[in-house]
Amino acid sequence: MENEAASTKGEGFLSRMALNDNKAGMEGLNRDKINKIIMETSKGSRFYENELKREQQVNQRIEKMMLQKAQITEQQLKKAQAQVERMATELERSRDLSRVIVHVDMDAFYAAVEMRDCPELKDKPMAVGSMSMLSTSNYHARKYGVRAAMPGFIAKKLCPNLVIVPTNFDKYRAVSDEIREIFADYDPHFQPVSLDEAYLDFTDHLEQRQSWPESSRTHRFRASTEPEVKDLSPVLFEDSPSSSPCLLGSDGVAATAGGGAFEVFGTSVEEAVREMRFRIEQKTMLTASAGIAPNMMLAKVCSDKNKPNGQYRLPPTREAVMDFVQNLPVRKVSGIGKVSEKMLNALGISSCSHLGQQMALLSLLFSDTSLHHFMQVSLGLGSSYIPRHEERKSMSTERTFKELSKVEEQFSLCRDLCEDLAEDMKKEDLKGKTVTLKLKNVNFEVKTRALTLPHAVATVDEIFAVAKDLLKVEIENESPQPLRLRLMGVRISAFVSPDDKKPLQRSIIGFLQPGKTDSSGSVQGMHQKPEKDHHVQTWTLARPPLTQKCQKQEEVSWRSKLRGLEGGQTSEEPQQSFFQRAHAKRLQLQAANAIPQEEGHRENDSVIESIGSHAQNCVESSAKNRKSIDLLENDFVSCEEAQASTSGCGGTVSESLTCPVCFRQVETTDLNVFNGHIDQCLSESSRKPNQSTDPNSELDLDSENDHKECQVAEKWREECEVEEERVKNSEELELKRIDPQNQRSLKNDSHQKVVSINGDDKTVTSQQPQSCNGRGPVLICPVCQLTQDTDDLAIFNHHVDLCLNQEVLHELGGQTSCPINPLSVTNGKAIGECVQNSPSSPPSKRAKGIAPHNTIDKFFR
DNA sequence: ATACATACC
DNA sequence: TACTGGTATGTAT
Repeated sequence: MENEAASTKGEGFLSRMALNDNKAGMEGLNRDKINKIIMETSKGSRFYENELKREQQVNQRIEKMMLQKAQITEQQLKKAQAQVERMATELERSRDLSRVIVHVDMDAFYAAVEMRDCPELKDKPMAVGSMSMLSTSNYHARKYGVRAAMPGFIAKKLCPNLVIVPTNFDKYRAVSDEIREIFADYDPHFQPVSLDEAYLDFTDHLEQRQSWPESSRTHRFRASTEPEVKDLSPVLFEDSPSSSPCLLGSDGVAATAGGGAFEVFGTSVEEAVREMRFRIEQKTMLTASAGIAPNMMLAKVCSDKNKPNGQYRLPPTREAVMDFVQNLPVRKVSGIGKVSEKMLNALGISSCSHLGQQMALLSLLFSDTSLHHFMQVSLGLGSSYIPRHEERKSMSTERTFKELSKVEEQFSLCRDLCEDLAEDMKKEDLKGKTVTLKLKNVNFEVKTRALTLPHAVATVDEIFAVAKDLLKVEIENESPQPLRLRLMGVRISAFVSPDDKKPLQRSIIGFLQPGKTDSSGSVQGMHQKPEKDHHVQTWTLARPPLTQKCQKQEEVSWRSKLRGLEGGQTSEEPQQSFFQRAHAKRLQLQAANAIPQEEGHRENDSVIESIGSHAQNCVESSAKNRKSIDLLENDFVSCEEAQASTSGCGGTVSESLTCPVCFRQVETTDLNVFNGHIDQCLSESSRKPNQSTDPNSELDLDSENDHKECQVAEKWREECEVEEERVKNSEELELKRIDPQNQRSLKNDSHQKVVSINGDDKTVTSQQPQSCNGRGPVLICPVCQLTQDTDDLAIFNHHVDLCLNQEVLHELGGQTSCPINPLSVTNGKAIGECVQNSPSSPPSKRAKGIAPHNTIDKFFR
């Protein structure tokens, strides 16, 4: 549609500026009229000019894509079609309709809060924000085209009577806390998206709810105020239904008793969700909408469907899901925004059914990641398990202001930002290695400049030392012109965890006592039943480590393999684990002990490099931090594999494999067959995946989910790979995979890699990690590989920590323990130069913190 | 690793 | 007069 408009109105029309009527409450507006006003108000502004530029960039991207499309041959398309179909089949197998996922979203949240607290506003079009920017508008205002992310002054043009209320975040946060308390009753692990929005997994609640007495499902109407509050309640959506039970659900009952009205809610999903919304409304006088579906992606779309103050349930059947998805506009899907929509539109794709029909084409035009997403969407797939809240990856602060061109003021501002940032970081006890400066000039052109330090920083001075240099370079690059800034921001990322939180123990237990259930991300932990005699693990196929990274790697690799473009050698790093490499390195170093330092240093460098590259895949490399523990887990998996591959055969391939789920022997050496068996087992055992895990664990649900995804991706990739290579290599393939000598050939098969550490089978075999003698586990250090004469995990962990440091990091030479800090050198120099460049501010000899604000020398002490 | 773009609320 | 701020992630180099 927007394309249509673009072509009818010519160059001047910006699809990026036009009204986004995606939002609830904005159906059937007079878009043309609204867009005309928006354009008239915007035209000629710097903002507009910049949008024009960006739109042209997008258009170019589209042109490029169309060119690419034009060169696609029938052949290619056909082949792609086949591949895409196979992928779809595999994804289809991952479909999980067993969970009940709910997405809750408060209606016009900020606006609703303000209306609640100021009844005058109730019948007026209003929005929260400022003349510069609105956060939210009420439904009344939406009829005029006034919506979130619109500047207030434009909104005023659209609706001159619009009342704009400034934001009051503290208030919203308080309300948010209230609703989150309610969320927690239905899913203690709910995932907040923002102050007003969250995903909940209702599955467990519903199971319990079935046996709840009515009294537990009875909720009172707001006690205090008049009995009819429900009608006075907050948000005035003239024509919207009330959540209050005018129409009762099948098993809902309304009643009035002495103390006031109350309502009994039934045991169905819909009743449970209605109850939750009811409680929210009674508690906050604000309404919420909800979507109920078998996965997050669908739940999110569903919550929008009957907004405001409504809910929608998508039944958990494949048929219902597919029907639902067919007519779904792609833009409704979270993750497909303005630009993606436009690109898809250019290919004639506007609904998800088109998406499904055009997958072959898309597979030739988009990245693996996008493709995977599109494919999932078109099949109505998404996460059935709500991932645990991930650790923060960055923290930033930025500010917009009136043009700022004076150097001193720019530095001053930069320092202020650093102060704010450092303060925020302190609250969370964070330290990060990468500092990024963001600048936006008065023409709305954005620039970011980053520098990664060898060590993590946290204090104002440390951050500012970097930010100031980055800023200085930009100022110099522009000189003699000044930087004319309208925004500056500072971000810090690449966090290292402040040592010693020790999530170590559970992981170690999980791996050293494979007989015990563990809630860590390991497959063993996930799916093992607590039997006792399964420790003879002839399990050759390791399942993937259960992280999102895993999924990503899989996705990246599958297609290049499919296309056979790279002879099985992708650009990925070899999938040796940190431990494998560290261990190999250690042996090398031992062997080369006599070699003079130079050589040693070179070695060390390469270790650092490889650790670094591994960190890219596995997030962090610091031997002491939490992430390295994950590596450690992976490595234990590796060890077990190695053990499996060698113990059963002594050089020969075993004829059967032991299923890690049911622990039965599977009479095959065909990995596909074996995988098929495991999948079967998994799907049976995952009916109640959570049962055997630590209730406090954070590592369960999402792991399961990731695992599934990995599993699918792995199988898919593997299948194709096997298919393509089989022709050439026939039988050899399977043999290769479990032949330690050919470990290299497994480079990209991280999850099938048969690991013999450094080819030394004995080392590995000797590492029988469990002793099911009822006396607790024998603990073997994964680094030095020596049995530890203790069953105290704290002591053991301490030993491992020491080993890690000594054996791995220390061996790397001074580098890690005493890093050179190029920045401090640079700083010294930079300071001198800058002072020279600023004759107005002589070198300061003041002590830290005494320099007055707004003088440039303050920054160069 | 860096820069820039897209997306979400 | 006036077009945000915070975080994550994808894409390209």
